[in-house]
Amino acid sequence: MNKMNKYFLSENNVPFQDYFNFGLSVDCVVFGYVGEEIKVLLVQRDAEPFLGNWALPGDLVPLDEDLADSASNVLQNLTGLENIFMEQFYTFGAVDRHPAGRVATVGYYSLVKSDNYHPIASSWVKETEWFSIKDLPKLAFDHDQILEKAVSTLKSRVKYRPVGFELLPTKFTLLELQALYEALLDYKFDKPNFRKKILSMDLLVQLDEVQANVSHRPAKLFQFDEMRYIELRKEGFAFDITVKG
Amino acid sequence: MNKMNKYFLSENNVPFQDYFNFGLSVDCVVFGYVGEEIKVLLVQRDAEPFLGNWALPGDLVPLDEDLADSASNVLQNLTGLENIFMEQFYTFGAVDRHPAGRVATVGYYSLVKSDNYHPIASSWVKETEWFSIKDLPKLAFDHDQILEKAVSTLKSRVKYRPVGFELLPTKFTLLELQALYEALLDYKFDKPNFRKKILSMDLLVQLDEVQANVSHRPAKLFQFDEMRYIELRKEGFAFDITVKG
DNA sequence: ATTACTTATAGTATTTTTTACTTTAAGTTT
DNA sequence: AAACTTAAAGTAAAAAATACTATAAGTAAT
Repeated sequence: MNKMNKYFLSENNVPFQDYFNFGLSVDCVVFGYVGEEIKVLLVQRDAEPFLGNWALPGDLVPLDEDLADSASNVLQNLTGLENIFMEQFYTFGAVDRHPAGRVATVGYYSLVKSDNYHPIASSWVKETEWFSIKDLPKLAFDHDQILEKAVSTLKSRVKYRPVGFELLPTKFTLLELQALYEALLDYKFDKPNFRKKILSMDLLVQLDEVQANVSHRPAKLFQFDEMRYIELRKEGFAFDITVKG
Repeated sequence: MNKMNKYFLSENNVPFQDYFNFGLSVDCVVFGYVGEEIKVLLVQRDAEPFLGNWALPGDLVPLDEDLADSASNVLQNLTGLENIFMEQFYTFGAVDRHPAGRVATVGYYSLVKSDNYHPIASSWVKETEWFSIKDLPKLAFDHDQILEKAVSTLKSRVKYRPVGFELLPTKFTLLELQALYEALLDYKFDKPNFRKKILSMDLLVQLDEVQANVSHRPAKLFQFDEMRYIELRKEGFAFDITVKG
């Protein structure tokens, strides 16, 4: 690190190097949707500090790794999945948030389809488990706070971006979509009107397939059309499923 | 920092201390509104690197200072203002973004009322100046990218939160408010309809005062009612001035 | 097979909101 | 007092959201 000191000096008589003792970490909030409930993937720590406690999957960022790369690397190490929707939501930097030193952590969240997701416990993780966001254990570090922020971010973003589809299987029925949005927004929709609203957006492709193994009239299956969404956005379309207070 | 090493070891044979050589900085994007244009406050650097270049006001975070405190401290040092709306928007962590070492930076933005704002150049700043966001110089570091993200964040948040009022003087006319939103959203509103929409939200208090020194019928002055907004939010009210594509 | 039952899906009518536009009011300047 | 400028209120048409009804298409039991 001999490129330090070449440039500027601190104004407070603090030696320049003293500013370079931060640790930087990423914490990933992985959301899933199972059994009509929004779930989050937690890991049980097999290392100090907070040994045995549940925590968000996260780790320190190596000095030579980009932040965004680090987030997907951590997630991949823990889940084996690549190329999934992943977004930064907030950075936490309280002085005493980490017992091993001054560590600022950058929060990322991702939405995964439960039909092709299988978590794998990595080296310092004892176990992984999906928890309903309505029934969470006490978490290590300030992860309660981080998770809470992730949930509120998700709940507000989901109104203005079609991210909800990321949580469903590739093929889904309109009622499944409705149930997901009802879980996300904590609001009951009218079935025919929800159908109309979604279909009028012209974001779904109707498949030549229907539900299987149901003891009633099977519903048609749909698929989200990402390309169509990108096209519509260029034309000024704004996804919106805001609900009245 | 002898509380390090007490706990866990890296999994990649990287010594634990090597994770603790990050610098952390904050960069502030201060928005103002002058002459019907959205402006941003930039500072001219009087230190290496990028000596003489325009940059966002920002600085390294001391190891014993909370992140959020640091943001307002930097802003206060540069502007003399306290207690203004300030919000984190994104963290930038590319490996080579800073020539003096590995520095991740957390972006904050604030909206200031031009009628009571007077920037003061601090120690390592040669000059400060308001630039229209439509006519910006090339900035130091990756500050172009940070500023661009701040602008897009502002433009999207302004639709769903009544933050626009922060940019206006305490007392303003409805046409001034309209002009501000037109600048922010790049959209022309119909005057009577904009009035109706805003007034129907019940967020403004009409004062017993009118415009002074205008050569036409003076408009009534209004004031944003923060308390009323907090109350309405509890009842489920959602601020929204989305415009059609 | 026929009937009962369940859920999907289409349709309709009412209400509310948005939009586009017109009119009137209230001040200043000549 | 007349002309001018902008504020502010009003109105009618169009569009969207909402609440509700009816029909269709399947499964399961009789």
